[in-house]
Amino acid sequence: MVEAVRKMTPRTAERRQALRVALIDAAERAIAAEGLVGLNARDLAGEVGCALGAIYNVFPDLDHIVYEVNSRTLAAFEAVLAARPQPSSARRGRKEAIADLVDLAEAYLDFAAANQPRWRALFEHHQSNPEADLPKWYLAQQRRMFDLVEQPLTILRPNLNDEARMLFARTMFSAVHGIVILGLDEKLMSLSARVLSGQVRTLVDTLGRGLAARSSA
Amino acid sequence: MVEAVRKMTPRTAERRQALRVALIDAAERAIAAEGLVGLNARDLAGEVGCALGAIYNVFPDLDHIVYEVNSRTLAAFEAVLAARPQPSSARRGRKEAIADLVDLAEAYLDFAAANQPRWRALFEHHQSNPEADLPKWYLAQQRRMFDLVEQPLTILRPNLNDEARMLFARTMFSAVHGIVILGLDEKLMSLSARVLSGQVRTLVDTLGRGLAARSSA
DNA sequence: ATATGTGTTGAACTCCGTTCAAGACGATGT
DNA sequence: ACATCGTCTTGAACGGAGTTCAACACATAT
Repeated sequence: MVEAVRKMTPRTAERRQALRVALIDAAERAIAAEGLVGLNARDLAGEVGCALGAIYNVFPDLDHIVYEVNSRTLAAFEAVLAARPQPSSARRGRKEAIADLVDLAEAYLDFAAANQPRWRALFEHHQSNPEADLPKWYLAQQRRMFDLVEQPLTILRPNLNDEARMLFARTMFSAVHGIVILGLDEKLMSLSARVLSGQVRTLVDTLGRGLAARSSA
Repeated sequence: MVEAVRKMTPRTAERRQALRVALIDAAERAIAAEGLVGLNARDLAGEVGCALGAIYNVFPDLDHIVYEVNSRTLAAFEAVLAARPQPSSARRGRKEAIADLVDLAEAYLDFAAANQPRWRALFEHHQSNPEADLPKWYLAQQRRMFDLVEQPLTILRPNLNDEARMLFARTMFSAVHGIVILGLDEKLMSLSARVLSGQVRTLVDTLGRGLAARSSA
């Protein structure tokens, strides 16, 4: 597959596209149910009723199906974020900016908790060929998420230049991510959703206050 | 294996113990070189010069070898932390407490960066049987690491009760972990060690200031 | 020396992702 | 309608993984 545009009758192109979607659908269900380990070429083929080899007519390997599922997960998260009541464009103070950041972080936790296997797949998936780099649309989706964090930061630290602000946005994102991923792992701690939520709130709120203290110093 | 204490001549017990150690050694080398994917039963047996099945005389499965390697990694990190110049028990202010936390976080980053595959194995390893819970000595090692974070926190927020302080220590740990693990992944960002170090410093310093702001409010 | 039961062995089993020779199929010319 | 030909699809087969277990080797006690 990924062959240079060859003569392919519209009929077959249609079938292949339908197979692509069916495979991604089935993979999404498998991952949602059992995580990455629940994804398996033979079961996938059985689920969509195609031949084992047919998968490889449409995707170069299973990794690329995981990318597609992960993309859907990110898109679903973006949709949730977009559906939130947006902070009005009116003048807003630091207090509101901190509240925005806390809300953002809680939305992150909530989504991760509500979609655990899908969410973990985002970070557990390591491509088998480390040379190949990530699809561009994948990176673009990630970037859009950071943008949402940067907006409240502009209010908290208006004098920060773009690069520093972006870096701090990533820092905050990573920090929240750390709490969420370790919390869901129950690897370093087994905590209820309520306690996790408290952790995230405390972290972001404390960071917000620290930022304010910095900028006024 | 794990059979109830049976008649086993001292000679054989000795051989088995030597095999155990040799296997852990070889597994550690494999993981250090190529990460978890570099661990492989047949290569392991070849490396230590034992039969393939001999591994399963001494460990129930490969997962348990990974646990042993991970334990060594944690022990090595503990040793690094213990070797640092200890904060004197003399009266110390908030400034010093924040500096302690920053140092701790940087030690975390440094060790993770210097031992990437070993470190990632700590968090990538998901036991194949999700029912079985983690070995107790494993959890004890993790707990000792949190204790180190709690000490400076006692200075920053003396009025916090034990539970709240422990929780915040875990929160800080997780936040730093998030930056380190995503940074090493180069999944959400590909950053140099210098930038990563800056991120960790900023995070912990900002958290420290935020804590101070809270306690005085 | 022989017998006895424990310890060790590696071929074999199952399951995995991936490939590719063989066959099925669809478009086209007559 | 039929034959032709190039493309697409198929699933048995391949190589490599973790794990098992019947067969064998061995140490010990008699």
